[in-house]
Amino acid sequence: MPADRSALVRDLRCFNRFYTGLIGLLDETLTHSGFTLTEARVLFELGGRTGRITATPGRKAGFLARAFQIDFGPAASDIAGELQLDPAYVTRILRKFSAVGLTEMRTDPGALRGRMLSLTIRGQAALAALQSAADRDLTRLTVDLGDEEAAELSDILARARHLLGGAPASERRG
Amino acid sequence: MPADRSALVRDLRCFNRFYTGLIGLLDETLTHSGFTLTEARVLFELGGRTGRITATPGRKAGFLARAFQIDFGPAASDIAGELQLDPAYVTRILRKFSAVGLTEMRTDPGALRGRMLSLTIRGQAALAALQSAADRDLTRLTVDLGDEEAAELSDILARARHLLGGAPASERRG
DNA sequence: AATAAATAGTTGACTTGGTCAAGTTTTGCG
DNA sequence: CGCAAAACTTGACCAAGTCAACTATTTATT
Repeated sequence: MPADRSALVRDLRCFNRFYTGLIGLLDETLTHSGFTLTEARVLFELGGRTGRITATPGRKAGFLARAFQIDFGPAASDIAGELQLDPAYVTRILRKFSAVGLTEMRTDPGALRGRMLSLTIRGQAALAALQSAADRDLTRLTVDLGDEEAAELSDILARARHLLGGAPASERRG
Repeated sequence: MPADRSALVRDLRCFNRFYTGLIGLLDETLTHSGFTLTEARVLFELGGRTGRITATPGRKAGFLARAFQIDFGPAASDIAGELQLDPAYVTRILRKFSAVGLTEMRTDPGALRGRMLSLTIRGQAALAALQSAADRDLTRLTVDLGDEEAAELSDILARARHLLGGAPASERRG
């Protein structure tokens, strides 16, 4: 018989309410950047993934990429999968990005198959701007904290994430 | 000169990503209830507020309510204000609720001015159902935790909320 | 009590983020 | 090659949310 978790549930719900509001606040600045929340997320994903060396087996990797275990940037489907988005929607977003010159597709026929996405310089700049805006918000949110409190908060968050099943204890933060 | 918070910001962002996903998961069940997220929130607000004795001065309280310091349930504008919603949208939601018999307006001319909202029995039932669904989710989320871990999580969350400026240290949890 | 000023509520028209279903293209492989 | 599967695209569509203009209700003023 499972233990009584009603107190925890209550606290969780309370935290939820609080954090939802917080996220809303944070998102606000993001939205003011001219990107949709989803677009922003796609941009992040695009940026965070370009040029990794972590080819995921089973995915749509060509012989070259597979042979060398290299990921030449995410395919649209990767993003859709990761972010739980409708492929159709992703297509449109990517199209929009491409239209304003934020992304480009590797179509070099000699080197690889097409369809791998990467940020252009402009795209990287946009991402950086977005990131720094987000950073500014988060910094302001925690500016009143002392060093110890800051450290405590970091620990707490990691711990909470872990307890909530978000990360196997060992996973790197970031 | 403010201390370097980059590590904290990174961790915060990481937690953010995680928790956004979590909320999304939780919201899912809520959405499957036939209510919009916003509708659900309105319902919660409606339920949490009915029959308080905390008339807010400056609000649209009639002479009776003001005289007796009684709040006969929120007005539409209260909800709109609290939840940061467009009045027009609130109107529609309330209308919908009213149409399916979840809410009623006190229009007893003898007793009070109209326009005060309250849940019908059915409304209360719907709210209860919603709440228990949410509870179930949260419970399942934490079912693997031992008693100590559960207690720890409660503490952690409260502490995090406090550190993030969510609650003046003394505020009770719940 | 009459009326002006303010606030609350309502309406319709509209925008837009996002979904669905039905194609078309690419890719992987025998 | 040629076929099956997966990825991508398209257009039609939907519903949540916004805007602006209007009506009704309350409160204040005299």
